[in-house]
Amino acid sequence: MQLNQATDYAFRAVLYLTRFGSEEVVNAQVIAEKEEIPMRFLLKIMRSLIKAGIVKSYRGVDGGYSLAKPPQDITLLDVLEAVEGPVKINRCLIEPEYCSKKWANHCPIHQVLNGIQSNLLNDLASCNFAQLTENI
Amino acid sequence: MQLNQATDYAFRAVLYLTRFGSEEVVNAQVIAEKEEIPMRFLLKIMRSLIKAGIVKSYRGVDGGYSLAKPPQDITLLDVLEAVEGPVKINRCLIEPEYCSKKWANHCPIHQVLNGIQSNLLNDLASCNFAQLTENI
DNA sequence: TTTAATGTATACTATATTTGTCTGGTTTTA
DNA sequence: TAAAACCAGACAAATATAGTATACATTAAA
Repeated sequence: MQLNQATDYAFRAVLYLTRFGSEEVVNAQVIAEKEEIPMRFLLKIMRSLIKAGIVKSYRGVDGGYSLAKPPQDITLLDVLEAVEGPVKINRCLIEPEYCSKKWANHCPIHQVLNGIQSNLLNDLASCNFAQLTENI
Repeated sequence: MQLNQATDYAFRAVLYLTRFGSEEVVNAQVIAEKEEIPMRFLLKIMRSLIKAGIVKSYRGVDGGYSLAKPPQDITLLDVLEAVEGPVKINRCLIEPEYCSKKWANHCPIHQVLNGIQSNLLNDLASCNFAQLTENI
């Protein structure tokens, strides 16, 4: 029931990029040093964020990264799902075959967890990176 | 960001016991078969639930388990924490030294995650096993 | 009082996941 | 063309998960 380290790094990397304009490019080494993220691991994480359309990358000399859209359009949920894939606090919520009882939607636990997960997703989706930078 | 299998099994085991009176003892094999939980694994999980005061055990012939308190006093959170330990959606929320930036409470991400976690704990704590059995 | 049916305790193991690293590219600018 | 960046995928170590095994303790009933 825990976010993984990669997600935590991703939050910080995106938050860092938020400080710069969408046109300003920051290279991986700077992000890695400032946010204390292992460089190679950061590169890998960034690729997930690119695939999700959260950041853009620029290759070659003076290359680096910048946000692919305004920070108010990037939520914690966006970043989380980019790194970890879809949230499912219980496997059965997405893969009913994993409930060995095959109760699927009739299972009362399933139903409650479903509601709890909805709230969680809602909370994560209602926090964007423009808000986050307001009170740094 | 996922409950583990043991927790899922624990939910089902407690839900199963809820069907029986507090004085009625159900043995592990019955629970394991009915809820399709690997027997030995169930025994291990039950010990966590015992330590947390959620179930009682009876040894010897005709031994087994029963709830240690009324189902309305057992929440999803109780069971979850009995099995997995305290919830921390991000390590930094409990162990600040894990934030390599040492921002601790000044970190805006930390603050937001803290709020999200509070909501989650609240949701988990507001669902008890008496409610869960109402609509089986 | 012995025996069988239980749970207890702890160590062990296999697998999956996490958290990276490594090697060898490709792209871009000067 | 050379250097500075990122890309892609394989690899690897550490940790966590999901169970299993062995030996033991307790209890009820014959």
